[in-house]
Amino acid sequence: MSVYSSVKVRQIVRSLVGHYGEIAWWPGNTDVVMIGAILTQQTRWENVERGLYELKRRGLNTMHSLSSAKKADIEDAIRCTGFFRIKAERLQSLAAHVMESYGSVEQMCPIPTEILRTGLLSVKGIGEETADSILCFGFLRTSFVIDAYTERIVRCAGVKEKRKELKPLFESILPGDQKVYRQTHAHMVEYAKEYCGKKRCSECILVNLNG
DNA sequence: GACCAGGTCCTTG
DNA sequence: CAAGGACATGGT
Repeated sequence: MSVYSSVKVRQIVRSLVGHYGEIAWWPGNTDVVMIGAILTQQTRWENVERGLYELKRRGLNTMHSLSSAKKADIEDAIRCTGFFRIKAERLQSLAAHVMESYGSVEQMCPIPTEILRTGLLSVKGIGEETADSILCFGFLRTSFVIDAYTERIVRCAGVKEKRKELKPLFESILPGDQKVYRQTHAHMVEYAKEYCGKKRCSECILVNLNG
């Protein structure tokens, strides 16, 4: 990866800390984070919260309960999050993976990050972002999440690396503190929602953050 | 009505 | 590999 990109990303991360400070993000237990990570695929978080509430109301807010739930019941609960049929399927696949490979969410805790990650990626419907979100926010691992927003921001700053390269790039720059991983991802999302439209950034990130 | 949302998978060129 | 479509509801 280029020196330019490293410097740029460092700069962005530092600027965002100054801009936002600490923000609370994705509170909740590991099961809920796992569910939320799937529900939020291509979906606004406000709609995800409603889906999470509906699942909880039906007692379907754990991997254990989801693993034996009827698909139609899951679908009814998460209709408001969009793509509800495919997401219901993904939740069932994830729940099955957890129960069959580990027996429970608890038993996943001592497992090394890379092993968990490989397992998660083997579940149909779980890609890199969803897997890393689960690891970072559900299991508090130092696995940085790259999403469309993060990519948009670094592109805007002139970073050319492909999406695949961004995760190692960020991880080579962030300190060991896991909390920083969560904070930084949260910062990226908040900043992008505020300043970076799909088509174009309204203003350059460096203008906003350093100006 | 058009456009977008904290993706992923599958099919094509 | 890159690009395009499918999946679907809800908000602006």
